[in-house]
Amino acid sequence: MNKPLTAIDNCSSCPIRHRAVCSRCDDDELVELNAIKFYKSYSAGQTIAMRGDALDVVASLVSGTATLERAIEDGRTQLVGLLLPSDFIGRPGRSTLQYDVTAVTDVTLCCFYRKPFEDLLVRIPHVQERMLEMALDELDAARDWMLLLGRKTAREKIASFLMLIAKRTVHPDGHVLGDTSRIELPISREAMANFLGLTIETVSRQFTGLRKDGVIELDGNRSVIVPDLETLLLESGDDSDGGPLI
Amino acid sequence: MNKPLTAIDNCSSCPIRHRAVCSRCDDDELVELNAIKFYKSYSAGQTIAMRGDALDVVASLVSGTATLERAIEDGRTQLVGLLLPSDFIGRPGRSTLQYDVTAVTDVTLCCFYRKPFEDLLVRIPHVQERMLEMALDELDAARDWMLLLGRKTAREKIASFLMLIAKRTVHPDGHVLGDTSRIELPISREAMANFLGLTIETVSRQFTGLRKDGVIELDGNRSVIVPDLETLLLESGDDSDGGPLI
DNA sequence: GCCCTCCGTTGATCTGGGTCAATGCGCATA
DNA sequence: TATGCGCATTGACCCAGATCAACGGAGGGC
Repeated sequence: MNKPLTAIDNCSSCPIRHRAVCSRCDDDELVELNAIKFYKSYSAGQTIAMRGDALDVVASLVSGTATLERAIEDGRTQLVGLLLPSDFIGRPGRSTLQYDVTAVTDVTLCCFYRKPFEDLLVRIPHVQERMLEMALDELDAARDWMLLLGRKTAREKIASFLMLIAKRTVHPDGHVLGDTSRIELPISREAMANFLGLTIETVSRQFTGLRKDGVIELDGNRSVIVPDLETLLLESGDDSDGGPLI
Repeated sequence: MNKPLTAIDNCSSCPIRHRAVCSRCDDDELVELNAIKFYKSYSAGQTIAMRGDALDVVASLVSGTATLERAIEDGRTQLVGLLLPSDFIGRPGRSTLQYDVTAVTDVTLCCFYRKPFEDLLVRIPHVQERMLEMALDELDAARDWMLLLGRKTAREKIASFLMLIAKRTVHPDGHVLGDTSRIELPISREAMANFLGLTIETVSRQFTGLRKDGVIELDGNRSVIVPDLETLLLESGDDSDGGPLI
C-alpha cells in the first residue's frame, strides 16, 4: 500500500511547501516533519475514507484527484470539495471525518500522524499560519461555490466549473498553465453533476449546448478545448474582477 | 459611532473567549489584545463593509446579526455567511474584503487592528490555534450549506434553516437554549431566500405549507413555534447523527 | 382618522432542469 | 466477431420552483 515516490520533489516533507509559497522550514523543522510522515497511494475509484471514520492522520494530496462528498440517505450526493495536488485532507483537532473521501484518479497522499502534527503546529508558528491561510482560502472557494449552487443557471455552472479547472490546473513545476485553451477534466460527468448540483443528463446537455454555440469544442469525454476563454468567462456569470480564486 | 458596551462581559478582549471555549489568555496577553481593540456599532440595515473595500481591521461580532453576501451584477444575490455573536469578520493576511457585510439588526463589533493582530497571532500560538479551529468550523458549516443548496428541496431547505437557527441560538450566558420550541428568526424572508437559494415567494409558501401540516406554528413574521423538533428534523433531510453543527 | 411604505402572502402561469427511457460508443474479455 | 459493461448522449415528458401580479396587514408620520 505504501510506496515511495519516484519524484520526491513533488512533496517536500513540509506540507506548506507544496504550493511553493513557503520555504521557511529550517533543517530541524524538516527533520521533525519527516519523522511523522509517510506516503500512501490509492488507485482510481478507491475509497480513501468514509464519513464517521476515526482518522489518526492528516494528509496533503501529492498527485491525482480526490473528492470530498456529502450524501443524504436517499442517494442524493453533493461534492463539497475537489481535492487537487497541494490540497489538505483532514483537520487538526478533530479525530473523525465529516465527509466521504474518494480517489477519482490514482492518488498519492503525504500523511502526517495527527497528534504529533498538532503538537508541531503549536511549536512552529509559520506552519500553523499556513494552515490557517489554506483553511481561509478553502472557505473563500466554498463561498464562491455556494453562489454557484444557489444562484447560477446550469449553463453558468458548467462554464464556471471549466474556468475553475482552468485556473487550478498547474504544471508540474507549479506554474499556472499559460495555454489554458485545453482543459483536462479531472472528473466524470457524474462527479461534475454532484459538484454542480445538477444531474448528469443536464451536464451532458449543457456541454452539447456550449459546443453547438461554438463556446467550446469537445475532444473525447475528458478534454475540452476553449477557443476563447473570455467568452467562457462571460458565460460563467462571474464578476470579472480577476480576484484570487483558489 | 463608537460606543462603549454597557455589559463588557459580553465581549472579553480575547476574541476566542466569546465561545467560552478558551480561557487561556493570561493577563499579559489580555493587555496586548486590549491595546489594539475598539468597539464599533452599526444600526439595522447599515452596510458594514462592501466587497473590494480595503480593511485594516478584523472583528468579532459581539451582539446582533449580520450577513455576508455575494452578488452577481444582474441582481442575483446569495448569502454566504450568517454572522451571529462570536462569529469572526475579515481575515488575517488579507487586506481586502471578498463580500458585502450588512447589519440586519443593530450590531456591535469588537474590532482589532489587523496588522498588530496578525503579529499577535504569531506570538500567541493558542490564539492562532483558535483562529484555525474557527475557520475549519466555518468550512464545515459551509459544506453542509453546499449540500443544502445543491441537493435539498425547498421544504427541506426551510426545515434545515430552522434547525440551524435553533442550534445556534444561545442564551446570553453562552449556553445553548434548552427550550428550542420557539425559534426567533434573525432575518427577513428576503434574506432567508438569499440564504437558501430560493425566492421570497417560495419561502413564504413553504412556511405556509409547514404550518398547514402542523410541523410549525407562526407567531408574527419573526417567530416560529415548533411543537416537535424531531418532526422538523425529519423534514430537514439531515442525517440524524447529532454530529457537530456550527 | 388617513395615507403611505414595507413586508409578507396568495394566486395563476411558465419554464429550467429533473425524470424516465432509449441509444450510442468505446474498451475489455472471450 | 460477438458480448457485455461503464460511461455519455439524446429524446419525451413532467413538475418544483420561478415569475408576474394582486392583495393584506402592520406600523409610522401627519
